[in-house]
Amino acid sequence: MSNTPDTLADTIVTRFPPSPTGYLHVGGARTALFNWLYARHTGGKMVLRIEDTDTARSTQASVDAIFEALEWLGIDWDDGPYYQTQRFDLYKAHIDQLVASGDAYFCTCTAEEIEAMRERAKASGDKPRYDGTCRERNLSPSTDAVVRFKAPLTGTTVVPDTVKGNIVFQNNELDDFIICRSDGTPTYNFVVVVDDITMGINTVIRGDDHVMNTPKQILLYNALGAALPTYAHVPMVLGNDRTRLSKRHGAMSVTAYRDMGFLPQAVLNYLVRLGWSHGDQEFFTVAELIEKFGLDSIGKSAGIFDADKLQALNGDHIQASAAADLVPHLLPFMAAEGYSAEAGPYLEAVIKTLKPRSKTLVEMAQAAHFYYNDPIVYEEKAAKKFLKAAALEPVQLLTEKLKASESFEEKALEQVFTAVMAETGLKLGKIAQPVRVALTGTTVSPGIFEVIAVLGRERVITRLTAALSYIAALPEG
RNA sequence: GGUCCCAUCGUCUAGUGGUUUAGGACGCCGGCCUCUCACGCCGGUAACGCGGGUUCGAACCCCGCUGGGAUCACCA
Repeated sequence: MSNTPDTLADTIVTRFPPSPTGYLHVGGARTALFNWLYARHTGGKMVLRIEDTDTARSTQASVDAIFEALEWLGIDWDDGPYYQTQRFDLYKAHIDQLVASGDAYFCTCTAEEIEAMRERAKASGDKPRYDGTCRERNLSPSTDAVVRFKAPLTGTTVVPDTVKGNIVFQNNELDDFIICRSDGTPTYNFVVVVDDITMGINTVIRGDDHVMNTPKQILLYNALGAALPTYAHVPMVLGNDRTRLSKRHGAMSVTAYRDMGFLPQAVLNYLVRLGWSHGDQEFFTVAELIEKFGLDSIGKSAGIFDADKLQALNGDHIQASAAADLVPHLLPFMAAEGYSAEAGPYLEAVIKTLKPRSKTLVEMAQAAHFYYNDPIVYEEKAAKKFLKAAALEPVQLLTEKLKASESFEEKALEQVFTAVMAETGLKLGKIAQPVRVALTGTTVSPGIFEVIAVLGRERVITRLTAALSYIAALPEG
C-alpha cells in the first residue's frame, strides 16, 4: 500500500468508506454506487477504506458482510481495502504536526467540566460547546489529555458543493473539536481528512448527513496545507415515514434483497434513480449507467425508498435478461424451494416461459416447481373444478393424439388441440384448463402450448395418464 | 431549540421564464387481448405547499411563511 497521492491531477479518485458496524444497507450501497459509477465514468479510481476506529462496535463479521454485498452488486475498487486501525502511526504523525504548528493543543478538561460548560451555555441560551479553557494554556501531553483543534473564532468557512452550491458556516458556530482522544486514538473527522489527503482522494461523494462535518474537515485541510477535494453531498434515502433509514423500516440490507430474489442490476438501477436522473429514462443497464452517470444531474431532495417500484424494475430486468444469464441466479432459489434443477437447455426453456410473469426470482422458482415435480400434486380447488368426468373424453382423446404426434413444437401442438376441439365440439378453454391442472397441478401457468412443449412428450403423457386415472377413480356423481 | 439542507401527482422524477390543457415511471382503477394468470396494449386517477414580489409572461428568479429532513459526542 502506498501513501503517495495520485500525481495525475485530472484523474478522478473517489472513495467508499464504510464503517463495519453492521451490514451494508441500501443507503450505503447507493453511496458506494455513486462513487463507483463516477470513477468508472471518468476512467478514474475508487478507493475502499474500512473505517474501523470505533473498535467497540466494529466487527470482522460486518467487514465480511460489506464485502459480500459489494461483490454481489458488482461494485469493485482499485485501491484498498485500507483499514484505519492499521494507520494509527500516520494519524499520530499528523496530530503531532498540528500541535507543533500551533493548530492544535492539549486539553485536560474532564467530562464533568465539559458537561458543566454545556449546562451553563444552555442556561444562557448559547450553543453548548467547548469554551476554550485550555486553548492558550500550552499544556504538555499527559495520559488524560485530549488534543483539540484550534478552530478559528471568527469568519466563515464555505463548503463548495457540486450538488447544493456553496454552503456557508459561521466559524463561531464551530468549536475546538477533539482530534485525538485521551486514550491516544484519533477521531473520525480527523482520520477522514488525513486518509483522504494521503490516499489522493479528490472527489468526495457522500450522504448529506455529512455536510455538518464538512466545515470542520475543511479547516483541517487548511491547517494541513492540503487542497480541498470536490464535494458532492447527495440527499439521503429515507424510509416511508420520511426519516433516516433504520432497523424499524424493515428490509434494509442489500443482501436481504438478494435473498428476496432481486437481481443486482435491478437494485443498482433502482438505487441510482433514487436521486439521479437522465431525463425520463427508467431502465438502465450497468454499462449504460457507467456511460451516462454524472454529478450534474443529482437531485437535491431526499428520496423515499419504495419497494414496489424496486420490484417492478426487478421484473423489467428479469424480462430483459437472457435465460442463460438468469440460470446461476435462479438455481439457489429452486434449491430453497425444495427441489433441484440443473443448468441446461431444459432449465433455460423453463425460464423463458416464466420470465414475463415473474417479478422476483423467488416467484420464478415457485412457478417453475411443476416443471420438476413428479408426480404432480393437484391443488384441491383446481382438481375439483377441472379434473372431473366431463374432462375424461377430451383429455383422453388429446392424450392419444399427442402420443401419435410426431412433433412437440408449439405449432404442431396447436393443431392437435384444434383437432380435439373439432372432434369434441368443445372450446379451447374446456380442454386447456383440465390439461393445465393435469400438467401443473394449478389453474395458473404459462401458456398451455408452451408448457407442453417445454415439458416434452414423456412427462406430458405420464401426467395426462395419471390425471385420467385420477378422474376414473373419482366416485360417481 | 441552534445550525444546515430541502420543497412538482401517494412514491421516484422530467421540467431550468413563454413550445405546458405540467410529461414519464411505480402504485391504483377501468378496458382490450386471451386457454388460466401474467405480459403487452389502450384509457383514467393524481402534483407545481402558502403569501408576496420581479416580469408583458412564472413550476422555473427574489423575499417571507409554512412544512419536512439532517445534525448538534473523547460514534462514524
